[in-house]
Amino acid sequence: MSAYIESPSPTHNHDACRTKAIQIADRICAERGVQLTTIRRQVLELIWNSHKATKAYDLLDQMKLVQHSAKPATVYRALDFLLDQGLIHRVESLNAFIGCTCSEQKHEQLLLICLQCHEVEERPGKRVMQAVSKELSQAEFTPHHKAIEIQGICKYCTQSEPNAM
Amino acid sequence: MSAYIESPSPTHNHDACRTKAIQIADRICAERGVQLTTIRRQVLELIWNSHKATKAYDLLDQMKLVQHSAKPATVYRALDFLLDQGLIHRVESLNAFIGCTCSEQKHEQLLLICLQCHEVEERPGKRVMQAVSKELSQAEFTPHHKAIEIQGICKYCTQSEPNAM
DNA sequence: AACTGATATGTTATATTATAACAAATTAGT
DNA sequence: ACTAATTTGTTATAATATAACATATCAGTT
Ligand SMILES: [Zn+2]
Ligand SMILES: [Zn+2]
Ligand SMILES: [Zn+2]
Ligand SMILES: [Zn+2]
Repeated sequence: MSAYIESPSPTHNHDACRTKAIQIADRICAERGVQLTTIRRQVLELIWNSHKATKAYDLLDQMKLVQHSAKPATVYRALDFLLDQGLIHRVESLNAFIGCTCSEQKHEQLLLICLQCHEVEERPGKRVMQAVSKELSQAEFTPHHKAIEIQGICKYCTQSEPNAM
Repeated sequence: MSAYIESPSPTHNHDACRTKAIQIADRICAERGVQLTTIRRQVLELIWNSHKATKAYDLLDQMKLVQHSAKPATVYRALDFLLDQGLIHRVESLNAFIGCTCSEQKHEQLLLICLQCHEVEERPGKRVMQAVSKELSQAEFTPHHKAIEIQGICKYCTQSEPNAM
């Protein structure tokens, strides 16, 4: 376990990554006495197919393949559940969703969104959050929810890009 | 001129506020040799009717009152122009738009969005931005665009709320 | 096992947000 | 006046999201 979360490298073992995420979700839901139903689980698995943010209607298209009756509400209700349980995050600037690895505790995060490979890295960004808290108390503002999203080019794309284009 | 931007108080002279914003926009566009056409100006004025974030289709409804031919594209094109010129900001978490007072220079900002009165305060948040920059260089991430949006309760609503609800 | 209330899903319809594509009009510079 | 570039008009449609109500399933109790 490193000091801070690594961005998912292009060569990491993502099968293990996804499997672990689902296992954690199973455990969390059991502990909380909430139901990770088949539909909710399927949506979570689809989201975890990559570290790219997934759009609701892309999820719907994929759901339809295994669940002919799937409708927008099917997906959006599953997403609401997963959001409530902190198992996924909504990427506001993309209208899309990513899986969360640190669902155990309530937390805040920075999202680094790569414009090249479209992967999204979630980072706790403790220092940033401290600075935000300071700013908010100066402003006498009581926070309920924070969305901190940075779009740009990730380290792997920076390394491999010079020749591209 | 205070050290940091004041959140727009419920009692501030907003007519002056809006007038000044439009004047600045006029000047900026003139300097840059871009056209603040009637439509674009109208959209900007409508956005500046308050410090609440305004939705594109609310703008459209209002535009239709004075410009019968207004269509979605009418509004979205004006919004694109105003965004390009930095005269407005998009609030990602609301799919809505607010006027910007510091359009002269390219800048980054925190948006404090009040869930009670729906006003949006823009703050430079220098310390926050410094912390973000540090975090990004740690992550070896090259930023192109930053969206930092905090939803919560503003100071005026905190003061007046205790009796409400 | 049947009953019951709560939770989850099915289904239809519609609301909201945003863009594409092409034609016509206007503007700025010559 | 001519021309190229920019802006606007117009139609159509794509993409994102929610409302409302019926039905089904689940968990706990009798
Ligand atoms: Zn992975
Ligand atoms: Zn997370
Ligand atoms: Zn004002
Ligand atoms: Zn601004």
